[in-house]
Amino acid sequence: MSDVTTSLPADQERKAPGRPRSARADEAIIEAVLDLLADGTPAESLSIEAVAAKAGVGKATIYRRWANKEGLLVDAVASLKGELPRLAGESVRDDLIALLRPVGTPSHTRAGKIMPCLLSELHRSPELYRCFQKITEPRRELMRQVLRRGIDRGELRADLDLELVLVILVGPVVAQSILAWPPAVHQRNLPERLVDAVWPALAAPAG
Amino acid sequence: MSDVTTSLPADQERKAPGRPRSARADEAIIEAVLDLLADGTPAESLSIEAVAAKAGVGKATIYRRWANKEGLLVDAVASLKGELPRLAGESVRDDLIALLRPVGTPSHTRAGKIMPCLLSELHRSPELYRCFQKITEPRRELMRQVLRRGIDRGELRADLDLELVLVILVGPVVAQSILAWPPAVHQRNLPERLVDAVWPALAAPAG
Amino acid sequence: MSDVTTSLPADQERKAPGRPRSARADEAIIEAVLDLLADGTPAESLSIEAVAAKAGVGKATIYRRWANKEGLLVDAVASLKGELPRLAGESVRDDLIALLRPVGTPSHTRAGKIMPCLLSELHRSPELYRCFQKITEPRRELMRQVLRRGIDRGELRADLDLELVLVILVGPVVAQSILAWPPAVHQRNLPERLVDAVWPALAAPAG
Amino acid sequence: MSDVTTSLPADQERKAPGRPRSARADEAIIEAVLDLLADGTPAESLSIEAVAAKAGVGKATIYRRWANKEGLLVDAVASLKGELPRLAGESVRDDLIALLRPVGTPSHTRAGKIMPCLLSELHRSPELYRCFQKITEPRRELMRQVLRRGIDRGELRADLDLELVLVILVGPVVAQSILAWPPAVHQRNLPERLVDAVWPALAAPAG
DNA sequence: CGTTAATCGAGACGGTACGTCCTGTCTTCGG
DNA sequence: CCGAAGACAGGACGTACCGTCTCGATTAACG
Repeated sequence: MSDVTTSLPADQERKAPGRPRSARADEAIIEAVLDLLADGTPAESLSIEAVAAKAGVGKATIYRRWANKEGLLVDAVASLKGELPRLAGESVRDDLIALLRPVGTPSHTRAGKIMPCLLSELHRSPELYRCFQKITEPRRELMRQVLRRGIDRGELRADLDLELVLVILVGPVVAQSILAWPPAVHQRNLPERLVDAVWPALAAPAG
Repeated sequence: MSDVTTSLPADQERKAPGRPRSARADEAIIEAVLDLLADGTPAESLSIEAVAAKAGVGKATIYRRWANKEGLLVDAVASLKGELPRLAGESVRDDLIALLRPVGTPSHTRAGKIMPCLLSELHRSPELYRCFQKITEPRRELMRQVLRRGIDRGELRADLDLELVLVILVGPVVAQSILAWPPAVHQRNLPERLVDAVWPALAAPAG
Repeated sequence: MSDVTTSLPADQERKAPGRPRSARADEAIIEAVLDLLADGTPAESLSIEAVAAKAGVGKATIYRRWANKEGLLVDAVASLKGELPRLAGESVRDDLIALLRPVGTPSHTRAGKIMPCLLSELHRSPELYRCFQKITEPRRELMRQVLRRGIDRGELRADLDLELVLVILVGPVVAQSILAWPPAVHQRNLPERLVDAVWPALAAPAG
Repeated sequence: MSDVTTSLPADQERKAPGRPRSARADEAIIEAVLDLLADGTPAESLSIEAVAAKAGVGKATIYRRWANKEGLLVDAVASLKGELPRLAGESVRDDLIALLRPVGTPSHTRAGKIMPCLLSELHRSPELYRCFQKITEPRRELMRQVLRRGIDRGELRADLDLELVLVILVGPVVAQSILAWPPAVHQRNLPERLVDAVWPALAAPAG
């Protein structure tokens, strides 16, 4: 949470005096941010004034909740939930490819359009970075499980450094989505080719 | 070229009438941009007014040359020349590590400080992207040569897809510089660990 | 009023939503304009930026109230109140001279310094002209009263066209303040000589 | 003359070396100024750049001849010659009215359109003021001759202060052209009414 | 007859002010 | 006390002129 106002005390539900904050406003603001991002507004030039106008909300209502644009972005992004792909669970190779694919191929969902343009903002904001990590963690965890399963089955080397493998697999796909132009057009089948190419480094020695 | 005024016809050197544009101003502007970037100004919030002030130049002198901030950035970046590392040439492994290291560890040179914060802008601008590719091409070419040498010597597999290998090696390092926080602190020895980890996928089968 | 925003309906005092405009800002702006004018800034080259700086106000705060420099000038001038001279009331001739004198001899009051340099702007702006007329009307009205008193007493012709007489008396003094150089230096005693010279045209026939 | 370059030595006609200044440029510049003024450009906001463009001349060619806008205006105005009205010479009253009329009623000639809007600039510039006086002097002199003739014929008082009479007659007409809005619409027959009204102050005592 | 030197047009130069827009804060009202 | 509405001081935007300068090309008179 990057709310400006400190949270309520844990033990007792103290009711704040005066008019309670409108949940409708919260939603409307977050929705407005996501819509603007999805419409192509470059995250950095997202203007609070535009958000307020689109949400039908006063600017102060935004500043009362978030101290800066970063915080607003964080909470907006946090509300995105990327669904995880269903894994067949039969082949380690296929599961890895399935997990890598959506990272490299921007879907037509709103989340799919927003995430890539956030990559650019990560290095500016530890908050946003942590938030991004949190959102993508389930996908990474899933990948770890797939790898551990491969090790258990004897398909993969037992001495793999899982975190390093994640970097090796995810890194090229992420980098490609930044370094390629137009974004993510080259190498649509990159995940497949990537997994196959590094496979000898992952696979347990035959015999 | 991102000049506003269209170029001269190729066959004949027609001299434009009026006072020619000042080369000193060109330099001063580019230098000002680079200095501001190196001083930590986040590339997107680089203000033309600040550039003009730092360069000791009228705003119009900038707008006369570049139609927008992107063009100015492109030409500023284009003037950066990253020196290539000297390669020992003895070990393919060591050469690859040497080539990867400066990408991941921002040097104290101005170019070293500027390049990473440009990664964020690449996906917004095809021009800037092309410019970035052009600048980094020599380093990629060097890496290709190292790989080819390894193949010739029999150290590396003969059927390697060089471009794919570049993606596999460079991708994780670039991604790390974007996804890690604080930037490039984790994994200082990433290049070394990376090359060693994927080595089995590159090396020619023994015997 | 030369406000940009249209006025409220007459019958009902509808309160505008949002923060009301600051009266302090109004004052500060007007004061700044008058100070700058009195300091010798030639009314035409009065820069909004300078006004804003002197008033300690954002430029937008000025543009929110006035659409152009003319309107601002009008309202600034409108805030000037020229005090009327005390008339002895004994002699028509002396009273007329007293009323004409301050027009021709710029006093050291702020209003006295500002008014003459506005004459030049009048022919450009109907608004400013009307405003000027309104400010000077009390003095003209006083002059009419003096003339009527003279007629009633039998000192002046009964068939005088009062408005024409005003033009005859005020015109030369005003014209002199424009056409003479340095301004208003020639003919310091012009009002006296003027009244005496045209007196035969005003006075009732003897006997 | 308000030329920037100092004049030639008195005794000998030394010819300056180099290319002589183009008379065509002189004319074109003055013409451009007059055209712009006649087209309604408010004398103060007359931009040198516009003059240069309209005259088909480089800006430096203007600045080489005149140090400032005032000088340029002066020379432009100096090139205007107001033709004097033909006087019937029979009646002093009619001649005075004829001499006053064109001052108050802007003609459709270029000079007629330009002169009134210069009145506003006079108090800013001694040069321009002197130039204006010089141009209008012939008309004033003519008026003096008419008055002297009236005196000689016994129609007018012998003790008239001619200069004061000029002020009394011309002042109201000039003032009206500045203070009235729209300019010079009120009081089209002001000259006639004016002369008739002050006539008792001018006329020689009957008998 | 070629040199010399000030002119010409054009237009770039460092600046200043323009009028607009957005920022983050504040101040009013009605709910 | 929160809601919207919107004014506040500040500051960057991109444009238009300012008055100066620097080009290559003219255009005389001088040597």
